[in-house]
Amino acid sequence: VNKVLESKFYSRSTVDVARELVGMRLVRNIMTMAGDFTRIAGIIVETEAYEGTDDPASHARMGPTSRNHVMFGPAGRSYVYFTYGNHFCFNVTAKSRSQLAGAVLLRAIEPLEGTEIMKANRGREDLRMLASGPGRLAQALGIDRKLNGVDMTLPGAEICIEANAAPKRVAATPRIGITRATRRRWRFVDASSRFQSRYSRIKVR
DNA sequence: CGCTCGATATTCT
DNA sequence: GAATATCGAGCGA
Repeated sequence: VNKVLESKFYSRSTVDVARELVGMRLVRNIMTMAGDFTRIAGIIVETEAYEGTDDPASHARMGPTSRNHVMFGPAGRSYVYFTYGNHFCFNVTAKSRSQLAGAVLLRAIEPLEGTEIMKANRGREDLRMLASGPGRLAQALGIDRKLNGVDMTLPGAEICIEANAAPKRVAATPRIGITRATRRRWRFVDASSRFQSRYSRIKVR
Protein backbone atom coordinates (compact mmCIF):
# COMPACT_ATOMS: atom_id res chain seq x y z
CA VAL A 1 0.00 0.00 0.00
CA ASN A 2 1.43 3.33 -1.02
CA LYS A 3 1.64 6.02 1.61
CA VAL A 4 -0.35 9.26 1.33
CA LEU A 5 1.99 12.27 1.39
CA GLU A 6 1.68 14.17 4.66
CA SER A 7 1.96 17.77 5.73
CA LYS A 8 5.70 17.40 6.31
CA PHE A 9 6.31 16.63 2.62
CA TYR A 10 4.49 19.77 1.45
CA SER A 11 5.98 22.04 4.13
CA ARG A 12 9.19 22.65 2.21
CA SER A 13 10.37 24.97 -0.55
CA THR A 14 7.74 25.12 -3.32
CA VAL A 15 10.38 24.43 -5.98
CA ASP A 16 11.72 21.37 -4.15
CA VAL A 17 8.21 19.98 -3.71
CA ALA A 18 7.40 20.58 -7.39
CA ARG A 19 10.51 18.69 -8.49
CA GLU A 20 9.89 15.78 -6.11
CA LEU A 21 6.22 15.39 -7.02
CA VAL A 22 7.26 14.14 -10.46
CA GLY A 23 6.90 10.35 -10.26
CA MET A 24 4.37 10.36 -7.40
CA ARG A 25 0.83 9.02 -7.82
CA LEU A 26 -2.11 11.45 -7.95
CA VAL A 27 -5.27 9.77 -6.60
CA ARG A 28 -8.88 10.92 -6.94
CA ASN A 29 -11.35 9.08 -4.68
CA ILE A 30 -14.86 9.28 -6.10
CA MET A 31 -18.26 7.76 -5.45
CA THR A 32 -19.72 5.88 -8.41
CA MET A 33 -23.35 6.07 -9.47
CA ALA A 34 -23.80 2.67 -7.79
CA GLY A 35 -22.75 4.27 -4.51
CA ASP A 36 -19.38 2.68 -3.86
CA PHE A 37 -15.95 4.31 -3.86
CA THR A 38 -13.44 3.92 -6.63
CA ARG A 39 -10.16 5.48 -7.68
CA ILE A 40 -8.92 7.49 -10.59
CA ALA A 41 -5.15 7.70 -10.51
CA GLY A 42 -1.98 8.23 -12.48
CA ILE A 43 1.70 9.04 -12.22
CA ILE A 44 2.58 12.73 -12.15
CA VAL A 45 4.87 13.51 -15.09
CA GLU A 46 4.82 17.33 -15.20
CA THR A 47 4.60 20.08 -12.54
CA GLU A 48 5.29 23.79 -12.07
CA ALA A 49 6.20 25.79 -8.94
CA TYR A 50 4.51 29.12 -8.13
CA GLU A 51 5.67 31.11 -5.12
CA GLY A 52 4.27 34.20 -3.38
CA THR A 53 4.91 37.93 -3.61
CA ASP A 54 8.46 37.23 -4.81
CA ASP A 55 7.24 35.45 -7.96
CA PRO A 56 5.94 37.81 -10.70
CA ALA A 57 4.24 34.90 -12.52
CA SER A 58 2.26 33.73 -9.48
CA HIS A 59 -1.39 34.44 -8.70
CA ALA A 60 -0.13 35.26 -5.21
CA ARG A 61 2.16 38.06 -6.35
CA MET A 62 -0.25 40.84 -5.22
CA GLY A 63 -1.06 39.30 -1.82
CA PRO A 64 -4.14 37.36 -0.71
CA THR A 65 -7.40 37.70 -2.70
CA SER A 66 -10.63 35.73 -2.84
CA ARG A 67 -9.21 33.59 -5.64
CA ASN A 68 -5.73 32.83 -4.31
CA HIS A 69 -6.17 32.83 -0.51
CA VAL A 70 -5.60 29.06 -0.27
CA MET A 71 -2.02 29.63 -1.47
CA PHE A 72 -1.40 31.63 1.72
CA GLY A 73 -2.79 28.93 4.03
CA PRO A 74 -1.42 25.58 5.22
CA ALA A 75 0.62 23.35 2.89
CA GLY A 76 -1.00 20.22 1.45
CA ARG A 77 -4.33 21.81 0.43
CA SER A 78 -5.82 21.79 -3.05
CA TYR A 79 -5.89 25.10 -4.94
CA VAL A 80 -8.34 25.01 -7.88
CA TYR A 81 -8.97 27.97 -10.16
CA PHE A 82 -10.87 28.65 -13.38
CA THR A 83 -9.08 30.17 -16.34
CA TYR A 84 -9.50 31.19 -19.97
CA GLY A 85 -13.25 30.97 -19.51
CA ASN A 86 -13.17 27.22 -20.04
CA HIS A 87 -10.77 25.29 -17.86
CA PHE A 88 -9.96 24.40 -14.27
CA CYS A 89 -6.39 24.03 -13.09
CA PHE A 90 -5.39 21.93 -10.09
CA ASN A 91 -2.58 22.74 -7.66
CA VAL A 92 -1.41 21.61 -4.21
CA THR A 93 -0.14 24.23 -1.78
CA ALA A 94 3.49 23.81 -0.79
CA LYS A 95 5.79 26.16 1.07
CA SER A 96 8.46 26.31 3.74
CA ARG A 97 7.88 28.16 6.98
CA SER A 98 9.70 31.20 5.63
CA GLN A 99 7.52 31.49 2.52
CA LEU A 100 4.32 33.55 2.53
CA ALA A 101 2.56 31.57 -0.21
CA GLY A 102 3.17 28.80 -2.72
CA ALA A 103 1.57 26.08 -4.81
CA VAL A 104 2.52 23.42 -7.34
CA LEU A 105 0.50 23.22 -10.57
CA LEU A 106 -0.04 19.63 -11.69
CA ARG A 107 0.17 19.74 -15.48
CA ALA A 108 0.05 16.10 -16.60
CA ILE A 109 -0.31 12.51 -15.40
CA GLU A 110 0.12 9.13 -17.01
CA PRO A 111 -3.32 7.45 -16.57
CA LEU A 112 -3.14 4.18 -14.61
CA GLU A 113 -6.37 3.55 -12.67
CA GLY A 114 -9.95 4.40 -13.59
CA THR A 115 -9.03 5.05 -17.20
CA GLU A 116 -12.57 4.26 -18.39
CA ILE A 117 -13.92 7.02 -16.12
CA MET A 118 -11.30 9.42 -17.46
CA LYS A 119 -12.28 8.55 -21.03
CA ALA A 120 -15.92 9.26 -20.21
CA ASN A 121 -15.07 12.55 -18.46
CA ARG A 122 -12.94 13.67 -21.42
CA GLY A 123 -15.02 12.27 -24.27
CA ARG A 124 -11.87 10.73 -25.76
CA GLU A 125 -10.31 7.30 -26.00
CA ASP A 126 -6.62 7.99 -26.60
CA LEU A 127 -4.72 7.64 -23.29
CA ARG A 128 -2.38 10.44 -24.30
CA MET A 129 -5.30 12.84 -24.66
CA LEU A 130 -6.75 12.22 -21.18
CA ALA A 131 -4.58 14.20 -18.79
CA SER A 132 -1.67 15.68 -20.79
CA GLY A 133 -2.18 19.33 -19.80
CA PRO A 134 -3.57 21.14 -16.74
CA GLY A 135 -7.08 21.70 -18.12
CA ARG A 136 -7.29 18.15 -19.45
CA LEU A 137 -6.06 16.70 -16.15
CA ALA A 138 -8.73 18.55 -14.15
CA GLN A 139 -11.48 17.45 -16.54
CA ALA A 140 -10.32 13.80 -16.56
CA LEU A 141 -10.35 13.69 -12.75
CA GLY A 142 -13.63 15.56 -12.37
CA ILE A 143 -12.02 18.50 -10.55
CA ASP A 144 -13.86 21.82 -10.23
CA ARG A 145 -14.30 24.71 -7.75
CA LYS A 146 -15.90 22.42 -5.16
CA LEU A 147 -12.47 20.85 -4.54
CA ASN A 148 -10.77 24.16 -3.72
CA GLY A 149 -9.20 24.07 -0.25
CA VAL A 150 -9.45 20.31 0.36
CA ASP A 151 -6.92 18.94 2.85
CA MET A 152 -4.98 16.44 0.77
CA THR A 153 -3.07 15.01 3.73
CA LEU A 154 -6.13 13.37 5.34
CA PRO A 155 -6.66 9.63 4.74
CA GLY A 156 -9.54 9.05 2.33
CA ALA A 157 -9.50 12.65 1.06
CA GLU A 158 -11.34 13.29 -2.20
CA ILE A 159 -7.94 13.91 -3.71
CA CYS A 160 -4.45 13.10 -2.45
CA ILE A 161 -0.98 12.08 -3.59
CA GLU A 162 0.76 8.80 -2.75
CA ALA A 163 4.50 8.20 -2.50
CA ASN A 164 6.16 6.44 -5.42
CA ALA A 165 9.63 6.00 -6.86
CA ALA A 166 11.20 8.97 -8.63
CA PRO A 167 11.82 8.75 -12.39
CA LYS A 168 15.35 8.39 -13.79
CA ARG A 169 15.61 11.91 -15.12
CA VAL A 170 13.62 15.04 -14.23
CA ALA A 171 14.21 17.98 -16.59
CA ALA A 172 13.82 21.63 -15.49
CA THR A 173 12.50 24.18 -18.01
CA PRO A 174 10.75 27.58 -18.00
CA ARG A 175 7.06 27.52 -17.05
CA ILE A 176 4.42 27.33 -19.80
CA GLY A 177 1.93 30.04 -20.73
CA ILE A 178 3.35 32.85 -18.59
CA THR A 179 4.77 36.22 -19.63
CA ARG A 180 6.69 37.20 -16.48
CA ALA A 181 9.74 35.61 -14.87
CA THR A 182 10.23 33.39 -17.91
CA ARG A 183 13.89 32.81 -17.05
CA ARG A 184 13.11 30.82 -13.92
CA ARG A 185 13.21 27.12 -14.72
CA TRP A 186 10.45 26.05 -12.37
CA ARG A 187 8.71 23.51 -14.61
CA PHE A 188 9.67 19.88 -13.98
CA VAL A 189 9.01 16.95 -16.30
CA ASP A 190 9.81 13.28 -16.52
CA ALA A 191 11.78 13.64 -19.73
CA SER A 192 11.19 10.06 -20.82
CA SER A 193 7.40 10.14 -20.39
CA ARG A 194 5.02 10.10 -23.36
CA PHE A 195 2.32 11.92 -21.40
CA GLN A 196 3.60 15.51 -21.10
CA SER A 197 1.42 18.45 -22.10
CA ARG A 198 1.53 19.15 -25.80
CA TYR A 199 3.22 22.55 -25.54
CA SER A 200 6.14 21.13 -23.76
CA ARG A 201 7.83 18.19 -25.32
CA ILE A 202 11.47 18.05 -24.44
CA LYS A 203 13.70 17.22 -27.33
CA VAL A 204 15.58 14.10 -26.36
CA ARG A 205 18.70 13.45 -28.35
C1' DC B 1 4.52 16.93 -37.03
C1' DG B 2 3.89 22.21 -36.10
C1' DC B 3 1.58 26.68 -36.24
C1' DT B 4 -2.49 29.92 -35.86
C1' DC B 5 -6.76 31.17 -34.23
C1' DG B 6 -11.27 31.58 -31.77
C1' DA B 7 -13.86 30.59 -27.63
C1' DT B 8 -15.09 32.12 -23.13
C1' DA B 9 -15.35 33.62 -17.62
C1' DT B 10 -12.83 35.71 -14.24
C1' DT B 11 -9.36 38.83 -12.74
C1' DC B 12 -6.50 42.72 -13.32
C1' DT B 13 -5.35 47.58 -14.88
C1' DG C 1 -10.64 47.47 -21.76
C1' DA C 2 -6.87 43.94 -21.56
C1' DA C 3 -4.86 39.81 -19.97
C1' DT C 4 -5.05 35.09 -18.76
C1' DA C 5 -0.68 29.06 -14.97
C1' DT C 6 -5.70 26.56 -21.93
C1' DC C 7 -7.73 23.63 -25.46
C1' DG C 8 -9.35 21.88 -29.88
C1' DA C 9 -10.07 22.45 -34.64
C1' DG C 10 -8.20 23.61 -38.94
C1' DC C 11 -4.54 24.25 -41.93
C1' DG C 12 -0.01 23.30 -44.35
C1' DA C 13 4.10 20.52 -44.90
